[in-house]
Amino acid sequence: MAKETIAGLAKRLGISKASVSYALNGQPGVSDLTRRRVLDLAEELDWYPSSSARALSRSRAGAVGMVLAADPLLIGTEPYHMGLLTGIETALAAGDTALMLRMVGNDPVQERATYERWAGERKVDGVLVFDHLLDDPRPALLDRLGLPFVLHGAPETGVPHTFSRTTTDHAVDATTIVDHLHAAGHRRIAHVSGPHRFVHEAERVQGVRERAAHHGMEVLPHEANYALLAGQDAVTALLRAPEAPVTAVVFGNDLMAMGGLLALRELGLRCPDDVAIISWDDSLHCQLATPAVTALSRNPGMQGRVAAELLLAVLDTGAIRTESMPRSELMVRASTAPG
Amino acid sequence: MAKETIAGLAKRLGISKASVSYALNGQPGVSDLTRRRVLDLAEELDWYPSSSARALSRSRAGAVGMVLAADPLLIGTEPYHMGLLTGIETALAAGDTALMLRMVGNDPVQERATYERWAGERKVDGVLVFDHLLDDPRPALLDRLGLPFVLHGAPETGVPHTFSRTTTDHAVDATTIVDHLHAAGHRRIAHVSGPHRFVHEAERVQGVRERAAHHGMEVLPHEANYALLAGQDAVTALLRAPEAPVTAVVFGNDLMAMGGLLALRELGLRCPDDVAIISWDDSLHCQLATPAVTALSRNPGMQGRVAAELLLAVLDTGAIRTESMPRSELMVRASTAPG
DNA sequence: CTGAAAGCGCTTACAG
DNA sequence: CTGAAAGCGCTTACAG
Repeated sequence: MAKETIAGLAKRLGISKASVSYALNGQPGVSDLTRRRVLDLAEELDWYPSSSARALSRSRAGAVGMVLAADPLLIGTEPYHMGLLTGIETALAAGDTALMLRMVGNDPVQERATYERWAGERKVDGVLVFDHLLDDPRPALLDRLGLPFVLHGAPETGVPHTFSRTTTDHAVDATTIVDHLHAAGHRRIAHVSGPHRFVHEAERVQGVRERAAHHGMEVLPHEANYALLAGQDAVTALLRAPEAPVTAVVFGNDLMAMGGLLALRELGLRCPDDVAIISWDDSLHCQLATPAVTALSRNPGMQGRVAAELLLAVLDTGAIRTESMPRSELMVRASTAPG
Repeated sequence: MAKETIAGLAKRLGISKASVSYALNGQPGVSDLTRRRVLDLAEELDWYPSSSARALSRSRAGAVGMVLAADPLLIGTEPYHMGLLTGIETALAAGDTALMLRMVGNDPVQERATYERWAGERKVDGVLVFDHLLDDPRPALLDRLGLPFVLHGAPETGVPHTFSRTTTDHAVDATTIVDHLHAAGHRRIAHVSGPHRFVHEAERVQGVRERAAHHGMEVLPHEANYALLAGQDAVTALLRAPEAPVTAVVFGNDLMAMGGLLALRELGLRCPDDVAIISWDDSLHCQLATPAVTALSRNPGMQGRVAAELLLAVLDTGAIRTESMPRSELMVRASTAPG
């Protein structure tokens, strides 16, 4: 069977292509009866308009893009990304928009090349961008390319918003975490963060420092890279240090927290009796660990949904908007239970 | 700046659109000099041909689709899917093909509706299909739709191959697992599998049964649904049973194995001393558990790559091909260490 | 409310 | 090797 086209439908019904098009797209310009006949026939033939023809004549791709630029090793093990992706896809499906996915290891150059190409080819109508960087070149690039975007997880601080974004108040999260540790009696803690080039990590570091200062607590910062091994090494280094050891460690993600737990075990230290630990990301790993690890649940699925819905709205209206993420929730578990 | 088009490039260079097109696509019909000038100008202008115009005139979308039809709860926690996705995307990127991703909960009807729509809209040139089912309606549907596909993870048994697929020899995997347990002295084991409507689960169940029979071992089969809780319930039910308890349990995935471990702990049974456990899927969960869980590593990244490359080849040649998956590897850990 | 026609931006026979 | 033209399958002013 040859592929049916809009011309074929028009001929079968004895009307013009224009009428078929109007009927299909809910446009005025056709009688209700005609519209019904068109829709019924399309249904009966299992026919859908060609997406490329439609994209070409409308100058809209009907798809948005997303570049996952993360270490392939991390991406498989960190459940955060899959949750985010699920939320995004759910929102896009509801908005009848396709998701184009590209994975490019941890390579900023390839990420930018992908945007240039997508923009040039008019392959997507907009993109979702992750992990705001210090001096992030991407907003300017995307503006120059004329490619609409939403930056997910930008800080809440008062930079003028020249682009659309979702924000998280990391100071609030830091307060939640530090207050919890303070209440449990900790006065000297370590903070094993992700790379400071991520704006959200810089904000977290500052948030932890300030809130700790507020309580008169001391903080040892330690920059790491989100890998299990990095968390392990950090704890080994921190607790070997000559100064008085810390009694609690905050980890920037669940993998590093797992690494930290392993390191404590190797060092012969008990958790939480000797050292308490807490993760800035919740996951099944935290729940299954022994002891189960207290974690800040950020609900990646919801975050993805909000970001995708914002992008759809931006594409629809052309407006620049900011959307705040829902508040995180601290899941208190054994790893910080009062000894 | 108005979007540049092929007509614009032609005018700038004083040649015809056809020459520009030939030059861009590496077709014969232009002098080397002309080709160089075209490519240089495109590079200089950061120009790429419109994907929708190209798709329309070539009648090829330049994209393949993938419907992830799994429980959203599982998908976030099971690392298998993300690994698969990474492998697929890597291969597609190398083949200059875009990936269209759709997630549809555990809903076969929505999955099929997505294929019908993609085929009708000519949105993708082919699809990757997962989890072969008993009496799977999808191959016939896709054939009827004229949508090329690769079925990933079909059984190796000698059904005539009327479509392209990647196969895994589950009998070999079953042998690996059962032999390992037999060597450790187990004579009565349980097999907590995923749903038997999945062909690969049916094959695994049969494989385990046959290999166990070969060794004169006894197997208690137990069908479950891949969830943590299912593994937990299965172990609780199995070890409460009046008959002589089993000394080892084989789980269909890592989550159920984790659930099983929790159940053992609740029952006051030691692993591996009282009951050994083994997972049919490896992951960080298995590595981090206490005790670490012996698991069959299936290398999802490699599987994804092979499947995607096969699909690209199928699209290219139109041939029907079968590709075998590389052999799985047993990661022996403490959960089956001889007591 | 309906029809004939131009246009979206490419590719590809076909003549020269 | 190059150019003029038709065609891919839609959408959308514009006349009637």
